[in-house]
Amino acid sequence: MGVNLKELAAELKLSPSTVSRALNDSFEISEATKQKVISLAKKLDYQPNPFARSLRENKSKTIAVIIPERINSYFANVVDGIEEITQAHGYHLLVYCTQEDVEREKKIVNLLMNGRADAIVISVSSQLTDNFHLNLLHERGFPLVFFDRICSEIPTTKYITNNYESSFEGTNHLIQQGCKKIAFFMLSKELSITKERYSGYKDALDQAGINLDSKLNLTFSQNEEQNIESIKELLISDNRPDGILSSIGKLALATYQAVKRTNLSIPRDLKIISFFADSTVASLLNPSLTTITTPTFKIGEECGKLLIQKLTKPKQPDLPNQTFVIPSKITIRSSTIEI
Amino acid sequence: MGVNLKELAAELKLSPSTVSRALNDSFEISEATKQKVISLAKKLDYQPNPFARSLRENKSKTIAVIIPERINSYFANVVDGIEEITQAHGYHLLVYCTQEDVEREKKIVNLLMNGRADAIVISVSSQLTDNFHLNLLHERGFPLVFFDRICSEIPTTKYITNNYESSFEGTNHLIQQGCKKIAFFMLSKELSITKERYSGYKDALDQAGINLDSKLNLTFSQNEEQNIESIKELLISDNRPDGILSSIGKLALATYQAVKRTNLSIPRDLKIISFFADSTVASLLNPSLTTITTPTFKIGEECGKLLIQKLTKPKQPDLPNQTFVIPSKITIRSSTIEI
DNA sequence: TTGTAAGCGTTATCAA
DNA sequence: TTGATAACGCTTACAA
Repeated sequence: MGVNLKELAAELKLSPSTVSRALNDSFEISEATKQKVISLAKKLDYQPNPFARSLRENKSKTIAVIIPERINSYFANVVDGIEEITQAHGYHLLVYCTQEDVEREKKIVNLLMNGRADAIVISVSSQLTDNFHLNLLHERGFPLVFFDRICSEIPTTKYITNNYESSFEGTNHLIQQGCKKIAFFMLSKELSITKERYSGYKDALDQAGINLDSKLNLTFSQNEEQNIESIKELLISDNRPDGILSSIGKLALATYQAVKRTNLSIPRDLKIISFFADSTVASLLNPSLTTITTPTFKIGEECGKLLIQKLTKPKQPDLPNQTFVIPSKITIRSSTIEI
Repeated sequence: MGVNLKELAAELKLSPSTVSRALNDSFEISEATKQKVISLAKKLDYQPNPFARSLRENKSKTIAVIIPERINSYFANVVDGIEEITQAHGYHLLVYCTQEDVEREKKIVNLLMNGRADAIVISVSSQLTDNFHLNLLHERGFPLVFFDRICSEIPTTKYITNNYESSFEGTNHLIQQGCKKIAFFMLSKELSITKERYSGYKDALDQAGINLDSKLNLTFSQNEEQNIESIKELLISDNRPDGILSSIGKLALATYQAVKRTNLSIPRDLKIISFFADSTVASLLNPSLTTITTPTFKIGEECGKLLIQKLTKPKQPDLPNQTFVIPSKITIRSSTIEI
């Protein structure tokens, strides 16, 4: 495409190594030649070949991000946060979406074993059961950072929100609003976030002396319509809950759609609180939705900063086995408040 | 990280070139050695170095996607569609988000001049005024595909929806519902989609004999709160519209928020139709929003297919200067229907 | 301060 | 059918 180092050097009647050093601002090169080199490079619009450089230096200046869903403000926001930091440092982002499919996730991770990226940031698929592929990656010394949906057994850095506490508080809020039969909606029992959020829910019920009814703990699929129907079935059953804690945003939307298919009304017959990323949408729903929102952009930024630190400074230690907790915020809206 | 070709060859007591050919299934290699090579490669988990290969072959197996916003179902869906196709062919996606900032867009495009990606798929920033950077790229023979927000002057392949017709029909729908003062909301006058959608709007008014009031044609910024306030000002002014055609989804949400700050009600005092990607959200808004939705995933798939064709088949011609139109669908909901 | 040469891991040409 | 060698474009010892 453009001009390369050799041609640039020929034009300048200098050796490629001198030109390389000049462009990399080496102290061995005189100011005069540096200027000459830089000005011609600019004039000819010289762009170093990234692959030659990567091959030579054994690093790609690229970070891979693996998320379960793209049409999801939560993940989209985190990626925005990561890019905000990494772009400023000249890093590129390979973004992969698994569509919640473990096989796809494994394939992607395997493809990344070859050094195409210098690090991976991942929030795992809801269908994940074993973490062999990620373990292997980590054991080989590959920089790996988790956020949100983590693998707790893998000793590396993780960014999560205070799932337990948020869920505990959210459940408590429902209890305070008079709910006696509180359902818990989740995507998969295996997810780290599910476990933590479930614990918070359970402990809040315990503390209030409410018996946990396992028939009110529902696991959902990737099929939207099917989810809506399941919820509707629950809502018209004898065992109808009067409160719902949804651990995933889209299950709250599914609930709203299910309610529309019944004679019930929120918050009169049913109160609902949900982990939810998009507060504009939450506030415009009818009724507006009480949410638990995580500072996702911040999480992305933190991931980005950590990785830039690790990848750009020489002789960095392994990423610490540490879990950073960035607290969520509960915003009470009409879906849990009796009018 | 893992083993490389030379080591694999040494282990097999073969030359690197033989091993390379065996792995690439060359017809010159005997079945016997092919099997030996492949089995050891699998056993040692050999992964070819992508940079060595890219350097040698002068292609990256990577496609760059540039979008204005990540937290936007429209763009997220298109990227999903692209990935659906390209991933199956072993291509990787570098995804860049400009946050509607032209300078950022230019920087990104310039970074991609060096061959890091084999092609670019882009929907331009709303603030774009000159397309020098994209023109340069195209003139250098770099494969470039536009979708949605295109640069019509650059002779390459574009994927859009039937903006004019959708907008015309949408406006007509408002007129049929009795609207006499119809506003048009946009992000920037420069965008291709704005121009086309505006034309459709204008012609529909003309046809109905309604005078276009330019005070009802509003351009908005990136500042959410400011947008809401502008809309509110309009709504409480003497020149209040009774219908709105919003050319951008988030301006419809801003309108809903603005309405909440007034005594007005949709659809009684104000009817609204909007280009909008997320039909779940549209149906759950209060009142549910009449939308014009584009098959975005399909657009992504088409982009992907075209590029795979171009990049994987030998001796492909330049991408044709052709605009593919994938029609949108109007879904009438409560925001435009008097109860 | 600058130049020479080797090497990163592949693949392709030519020779055996 | 296989092997030796050069080349892709860059950086970095080592020499000058």
